[in-house]
Amino acid sequence: MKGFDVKQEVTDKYSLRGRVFHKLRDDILSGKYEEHEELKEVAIGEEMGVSRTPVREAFRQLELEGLIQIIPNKGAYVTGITEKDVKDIYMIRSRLEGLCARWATENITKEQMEEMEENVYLAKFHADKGHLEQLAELDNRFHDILYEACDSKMLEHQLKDFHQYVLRVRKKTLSNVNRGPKSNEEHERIMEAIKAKDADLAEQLAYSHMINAYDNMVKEGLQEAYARCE
Amino acid sequence: MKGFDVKQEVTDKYSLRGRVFHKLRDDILSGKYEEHEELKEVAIGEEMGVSRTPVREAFRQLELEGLIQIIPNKGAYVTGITEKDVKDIYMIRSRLEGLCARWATENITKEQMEEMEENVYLAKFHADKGHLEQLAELDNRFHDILYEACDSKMLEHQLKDFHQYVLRVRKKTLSNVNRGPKSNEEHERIMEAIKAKDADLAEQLAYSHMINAYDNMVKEGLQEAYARCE
DNA sequence: TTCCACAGGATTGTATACAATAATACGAGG
DNA sequence: CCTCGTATTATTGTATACAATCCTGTGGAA
Repeated sequence: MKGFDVKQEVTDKYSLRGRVFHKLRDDILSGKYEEHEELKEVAIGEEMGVSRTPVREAFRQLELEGLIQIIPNKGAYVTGITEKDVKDIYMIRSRLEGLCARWATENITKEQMEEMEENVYLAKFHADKGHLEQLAELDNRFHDILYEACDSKMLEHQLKDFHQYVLRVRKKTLSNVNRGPKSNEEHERIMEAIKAKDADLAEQLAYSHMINAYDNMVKEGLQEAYARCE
Repeated sequence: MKGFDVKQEVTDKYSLRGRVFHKLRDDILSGKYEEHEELKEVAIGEEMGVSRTPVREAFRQLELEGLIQIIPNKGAYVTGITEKDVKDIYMIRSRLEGLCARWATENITKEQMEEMEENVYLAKFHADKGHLEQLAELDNRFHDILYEACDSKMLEHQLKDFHQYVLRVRKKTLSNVNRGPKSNEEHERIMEAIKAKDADLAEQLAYSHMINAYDNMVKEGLQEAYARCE
C-alpha cells in the first residue's frame, strides 16, 4: 500500500519538498493542471524557486497520493480519472464507509459524538440558509469524524485517500441545492444509529449514504462535473 | 492514497532506483530488517554501490508501498504491523474480496476462468501430496486471478496492496498443513459460484474465505507467526 | 512522396558537494 | 551527583554538474 500509515500528516510544510508537495497537490486538486498533463521538473522548480531535487521527491509523494503517475525516463503525468474509476471508488467506499460506521458504533468517544451532533446541528442551520460552501465543509468534516471514530488507522487512511481522490470530482457536485440537505438528513440518521449502538443499522445507513451520493452525482451529470472541476 | 494506479508494474528493474527499490522490498518482506529498524541512506547506498540519490527515491517508493515510514529530518523506518492492524486489514479485505468476487462474476473472461479452474485442479493435486510451497504459490495466484477478473484497476490495486502488506505475516501461516486444503476447497466453491453467475453467493463465499483465513491465522498463533516472519 | 538515419535539443537519471537539522557526548555550573 | 548548555558528529535536505535516455525534426535515399 501503497502507503497505509499516517504520512502527509507528518509531511512537514516547511521543508522545500513539503512546500512543493502541498502546492502541487492543491493545484492538481483545484484543477489548475489538466488531466494527463505532463509536469516537468525544471519548470516547476523554477516556478517555485527551488532545484529539481525537492521537486523530484515531491513527485514521488504525489505518486504515493495517487495524484500523478511517473513513467521512468519519460515524465510525470496528472492522473486521469475515468467515469468507471469514480464509480468503482464509490462502490468500494460504500462498503468501507459501512464498515467504518460499524466500528465507529463500537469505538466512538464522547467527544467525537458531541462533535458529530454539533456538526449535524450546524449543517441543518446552513442548509436552511442555503450556505452551500459551509455545508460542503461540514459534510467533509462529518466523514472525517467518522473515520477517526472507527479507531482504525488502516481504515481511516484508506477512506481519507479515497475521499481526497474523488474530491476533484465531488467539488461541484455537492454544491447542488437539493443534495446538501438530504445528505445531512442521512448523516443525522447514521448518527442516531451510532448513538443507539445499532451497528448493523449504522453500517447499512452509511452504505446507502454513499450509494445515494453516487446516484445523485450521476444524475447531476458526472461528465460536466469533472470536466470543469475548478 | 496513497497510490491507486499501476506503478510498481512500471517501475523498471534496470534503473538504479528500481534495483534498490526491489532489493529493499525483498529484504523487508523476507524479514532481513527488523520492524522499526532504521534504514540509512549512505549505508544502503554503499552496500549496493550507488549514491544516495537513487536510494532516497527508492525510499519514497517503499513508503508508497507502505513498507517503510519516512520521518522528515530523522530517517526511514521499517513499518511495524500490530496485531490490530492485521485484524483490520483482514476485515477490510473480507469486504473488498467479496466485492471483487461479485465483479469477477460479471466480468471474468473465458481465459481467466480456465486459469482459475487449472489453479484449483493443480492445488488439489499438491494438497494431496502435501506440497506446501506450491500450495502457497497457487493460493496467491488464485487471488491475483480474481483481482484481475474483477476488471477494476482501482479495486485490483487496493487488494494487491493489502495482500502484499500482510504477506510478511501470512508467509508462515499458510504453511499450516490443515489450512491449505481447506483454503483450496473454499476457492473451488468461489469458482463454482462465479461459474454459475451467482454474484451474491460468490461475494458471500469470498467474504467468508477471508474471515476463515484470519480465524485460522489467529488460532495458529498470530504473534509467533509475525515475530519470526523470515 | 515516403521512409529511415542521424543529429540536436530537451528531459530525466545519477553522483557529488554543500547546507541544515538532529543526535550525542562532554564539560561547566549548581 | 545531577542538570543544562554547548560543541561535535552523524544524518538528512538541497543544489548543481554531468550522464543517459527519449523526442523531434531535418535531410538524404529509394
